[in-house]
Amino acid sequence: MARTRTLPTADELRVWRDYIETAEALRAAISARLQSDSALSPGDYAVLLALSEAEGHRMRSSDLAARIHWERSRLSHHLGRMEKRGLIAREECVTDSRGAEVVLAPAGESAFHGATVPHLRAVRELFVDALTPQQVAAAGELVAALRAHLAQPADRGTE
Amino acid sequence: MARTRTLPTADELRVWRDYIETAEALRAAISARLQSDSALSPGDYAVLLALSEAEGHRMRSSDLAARIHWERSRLSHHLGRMEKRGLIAREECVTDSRGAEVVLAPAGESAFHGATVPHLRAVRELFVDALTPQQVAAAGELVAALRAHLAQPADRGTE
DNA sequence: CTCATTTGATTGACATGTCAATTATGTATG
DNA sequence: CATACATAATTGACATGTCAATCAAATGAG
Repeated sequence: MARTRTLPTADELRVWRDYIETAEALRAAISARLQSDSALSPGDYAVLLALSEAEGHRMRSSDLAARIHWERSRLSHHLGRMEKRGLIAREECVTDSRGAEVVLAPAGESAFHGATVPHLRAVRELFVDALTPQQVAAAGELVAALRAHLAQPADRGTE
Repeated sequence: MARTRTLPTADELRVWRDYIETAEALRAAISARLQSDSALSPGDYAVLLALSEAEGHRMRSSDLAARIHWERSRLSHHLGRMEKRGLIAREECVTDSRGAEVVLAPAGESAFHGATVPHLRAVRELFVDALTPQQVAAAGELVAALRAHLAQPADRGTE
């Protein structure tokens, strides 16, 4: 029953496009700042942040992937590039010979420390400063709603 | 003078990360639907949409790039791939021999027509349906504020 | 007209992301 | 133990994105 609901209105569609385009523009702007301030990509930063917060500055590859919401293959490729630059190192895992442990290398640690304050400043300037405190709170609720909806088993066809 | 303002609070930072991650997750979900429904990528869709709305289904390459907010080099590469698939064609420009005109090819038109309803449905299911009408309106204001702030000459250092 | 500069567009090199194998190891079951 | 299956991670092929040349045609100053 419940026939297919209507398609988005023109207004809804405009909000959707603005939403996606703005997020994309913000991502690009933050990424450019990070790059020029510290020669790190957003991906590098995410990996280094997770490792910095990890017990002993090391983490199982799969756990790291889950932590930053990446596919394992994507992480593998990225770690390969980061390893070549000396930012991280990979070690065999003692408890599971299939596994790998990713370890924060000294160069990675110092790059991350140099990047963090400029990065946080960029987030403040480009995101927080653009909004009133009420809007920041509203944004939090908004993304929570979107995320909750996304997490549901996408009901295609049987609604 | 106005000394450097404080860095984002933990709450603000969490909202920022959720915002970016959610936008990214949504983009991926919409992209997956588009791909499986129509074998078009979001990039393909953006190009085809712009051409469909254009006078005579054709557009100068630079105008197209501006319309969809892409760098020209990115567009060049993408058009090359789309041309190989027969979705668009490139013709020389009569008024400016340097220029190129991008033309919607029949295959591109039919692919676009097949994609648009499923795509709009996906936008409704994944975005609009997740929010109350009030939240959609709030989202519109939010991105407008972010966008307006982004458009300002990024005041680095001299604030 | 001529030469330097700007503009429209493409190209090549490379970073990043996705998907479908592949490899090797762990686990469970008869 | 032996076979089947699941799991951890990597790999290769390819699509996409960015950046810095490159190239040719238009423009503009002398």
